[in-house]
Amino acid sequence: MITQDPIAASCCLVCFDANAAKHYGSVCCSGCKGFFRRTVRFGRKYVCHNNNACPIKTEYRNCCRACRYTRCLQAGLNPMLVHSDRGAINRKGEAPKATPKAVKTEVTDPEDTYDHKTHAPKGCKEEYEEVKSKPQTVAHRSNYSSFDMDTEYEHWFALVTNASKRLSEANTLPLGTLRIIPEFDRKSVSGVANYYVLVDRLCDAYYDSEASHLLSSEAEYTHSLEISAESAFKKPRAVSARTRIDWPARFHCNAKFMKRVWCRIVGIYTDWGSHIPEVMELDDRDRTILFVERTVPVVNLQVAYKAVQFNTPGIPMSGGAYFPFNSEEQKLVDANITPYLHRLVNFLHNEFVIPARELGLTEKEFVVMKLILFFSASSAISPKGKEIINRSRRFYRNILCKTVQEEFPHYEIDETLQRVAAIMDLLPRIEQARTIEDEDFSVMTIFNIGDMKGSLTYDVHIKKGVDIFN
Amino acid sequence: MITQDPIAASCCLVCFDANAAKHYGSVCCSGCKGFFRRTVRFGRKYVCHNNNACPIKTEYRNCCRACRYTRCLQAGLNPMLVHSDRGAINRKGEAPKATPKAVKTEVTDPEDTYDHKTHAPKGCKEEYEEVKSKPQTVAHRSNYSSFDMDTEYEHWFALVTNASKRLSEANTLPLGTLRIIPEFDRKSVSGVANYYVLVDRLCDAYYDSEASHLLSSEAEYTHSLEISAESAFKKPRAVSARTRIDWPARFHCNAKFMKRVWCRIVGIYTDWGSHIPEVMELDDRDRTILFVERTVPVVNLQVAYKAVQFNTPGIPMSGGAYFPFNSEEQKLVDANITPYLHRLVNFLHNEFVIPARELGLTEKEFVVMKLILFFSASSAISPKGKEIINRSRRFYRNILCKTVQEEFPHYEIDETLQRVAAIMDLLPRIEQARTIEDEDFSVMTIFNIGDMKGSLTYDVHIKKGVDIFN
DNA sequence: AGTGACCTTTAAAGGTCACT
DNA sequence: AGTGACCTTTAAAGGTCACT
Repeated sequence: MITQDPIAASCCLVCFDANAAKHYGSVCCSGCKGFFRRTVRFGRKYVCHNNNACPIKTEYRNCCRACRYTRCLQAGLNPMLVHSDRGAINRKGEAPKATPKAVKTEVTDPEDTYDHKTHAPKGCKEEYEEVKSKPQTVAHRSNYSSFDMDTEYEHWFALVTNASKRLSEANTLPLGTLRIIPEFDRKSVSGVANYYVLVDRLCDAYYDSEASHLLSSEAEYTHSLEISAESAFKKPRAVSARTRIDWPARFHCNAKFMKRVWCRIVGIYTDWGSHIPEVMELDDRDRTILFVERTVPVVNLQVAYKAVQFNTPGIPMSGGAYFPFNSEEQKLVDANITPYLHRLVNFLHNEFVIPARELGLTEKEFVVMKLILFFSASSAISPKGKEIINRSRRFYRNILCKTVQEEFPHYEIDETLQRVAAIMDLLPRIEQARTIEDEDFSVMTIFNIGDMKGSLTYDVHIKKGVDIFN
Repeated sequence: MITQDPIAASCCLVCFDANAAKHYGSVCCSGCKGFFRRTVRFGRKYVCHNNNACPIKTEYRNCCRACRYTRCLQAGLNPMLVHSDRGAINRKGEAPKATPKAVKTEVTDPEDTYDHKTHAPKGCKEEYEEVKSKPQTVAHRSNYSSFDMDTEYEHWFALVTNASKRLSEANTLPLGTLRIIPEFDRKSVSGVANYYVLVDRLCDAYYDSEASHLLSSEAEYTHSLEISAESAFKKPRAVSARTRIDWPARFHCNAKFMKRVWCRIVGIYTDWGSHIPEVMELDDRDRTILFVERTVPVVNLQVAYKAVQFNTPGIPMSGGAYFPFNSEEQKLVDANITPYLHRLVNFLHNEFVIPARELGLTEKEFVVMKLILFFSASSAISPKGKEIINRSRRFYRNILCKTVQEEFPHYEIDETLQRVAAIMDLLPRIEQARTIEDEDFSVMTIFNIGDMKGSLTYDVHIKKGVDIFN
């Protein structure tokens, strides 16, 4: 995979054990590694008797296997990377697709299977604080002429730590409430960037529905487009159940999948957005407008980056489906949707995927870039909201500059400047792609192609956040 | 472009050699693997002398290294996956190989293939010799993107000096033929930036008609919208006589002025474009498509910058007319055009004028920024044209980085980075403004509001360069 | 000096078995 | 039976050197 390890110095992201290494696409200790492999391999399913709220710490990580497994997924451990067995090695082009089977075996009585030792939680012993971390210190330069970064860090951190509480009260966006993201440096670029790397991994790994959003029946996979924009971004489950997102590309998208992938991707977009602390500063109306208005650009950036990350032969559309880049291959795709997707896909390929591959765009750079793209004030936003949005955009722009410096410390200043400019130069293309997508998706929405007719697609692709409250 | 599933592919995706395996995120043979690693590791630059069009096949994959490397990138080989040397262990104590700056790669003639005129690299720095601290991992250099600026300067200068001659022969774009722009440094950032500052000043100052494009009669001020896009950008005088442009804002625009200011501004846009040497590299068709497609963004950037430059109370529309920013003042404007201009003007005010004023955007920064905005390849452009456009965009992006460094030599690196990012961050807003303008100007075009109906407005605002030849 | 068939090393999989 | 410290295997890096 493309990522150089962004969190190499950190402890086990599941249980905070200090002896952690890279496993299954994330960082964990050998205990959690073995536990995760066995669980996936043997298809075990666990039930928590404590409301799925057991704290998982090194000393008592074995208290609850249900919660431990949930945390593994939340930490970004990827079941796809657990191979079924050694024999699956491909000799001649055979892909070793270790498809994670639906985990159905129930361990109905966990009390019998494991002797729960009484672990007295010793409060918050910060043993994992002693992780050997590189003496490589982040330079805190507070002498910006225009922007007080120290104040901004402080503000951002306060927002992050308050966000989950507020979300919890609202009881609408649970992903933010789970406090899954481990501690990070309070005032550092890598603290901010790592936070969003983890947010992305969490959103990708998390699922609470065993259904497949492509293949399950309507009854099994609950989703809908007939919902107001306001409700949709407050209660994303109404738009789409949280099925496995499954980005890697394996087969062509077709008309039957369109509505389903659209719903699922908007769902994951909402989950991502619920982790951005500045969003909580906005009032309800501004928040909804911003979410609606930025759906198309952010989602396009997301899927285009997944094509870079997984080196797929087309734009991945979740659930294993994709729309190919190759024009010959495009002729094989369902002719009902090709006219509405090929312009967008070709544009994203030429204007984002190819340059981003050449650039070697890193995961950290991507997550920060996504935030810059997101924070864009339309005319419908209130003056106060515009202020928050502009401040946030500037904050993440500065984080991007520093992320590039940290990721490429050996660069000459010229190289650093060029890289920052090259990354920023990807953003206008995403806005251009938006015009293409809106043109084509409006037609799908109006004529119900791919079952795309719905008030939510109407708000996103036609009204674009302008008059959604009228 | 090779877009097959790399896992399924059996042969080298670069040269089609049968012995291929997974390397650097794609599939290639050991030869291409080694070639790719050496190229990335040592930061080699190649120049193709065959128009970047050499076919790469197994038997003659060594014919052109420039094209071979391009194909490596196209096949999806990822430079990020080329790591550093293994701890820089030297068994023989041999001095590290000097890094060649640019390797001229030659040609299709196989006899020339290995005839390297080995000029001793004069300014060759032995940076890699000094391994300061052994245990510290030496981060790899990803030179994939460092751009050979020397070659680019040379190329650009040759184009500039040739351009006026060619323009003169065609006798269509006289501004470029007057040789008004004085000599400039051949190989310097300020040479390039100064050239474009002078181009802008020339275009603003030049006039060959004593008429006023707002107040003269139809007979005095010759202009027309009934002209094909192809002719319009070849013979701008047919669109608008070169009256005094007169940017400073003195009175409100009204419906009677709309067609006239539109024509005049498109005229000055064409004059500006005729000075860009890379445009002359494009074939006729690509040039026309590019001009049509980029009219709206470039013109919006232009008028928004004029508001910054002259600190006007609205967007200046030439001839002394403007559309105000202030919402109360907007109520005083001709109600026939306000609905089609206020959204655009408000957006440009908030998203460009205010931030650019805060930033203190300089004239040099602006002229270079305009070039980055201009060079954007749509799907209708030929592959060769796309290459020219992408190369130019990268060139001017680098010029922007250096311009900021030269304009603000006292800046800390952090400040320089932030400024470059902030300037680049204005570009997405111009693309967003485009959507607004096209929506509103289409309506004016179709319903002939402000006398805007015409084949040229139709091509620019509705067809947008996509099907202008049909 | 550059190439590429062939070899060595490493990161991250899979597997084992004394322990609970 | 499950755990996890420790071990083995493998895919894909890096490195070498006869050859042009």
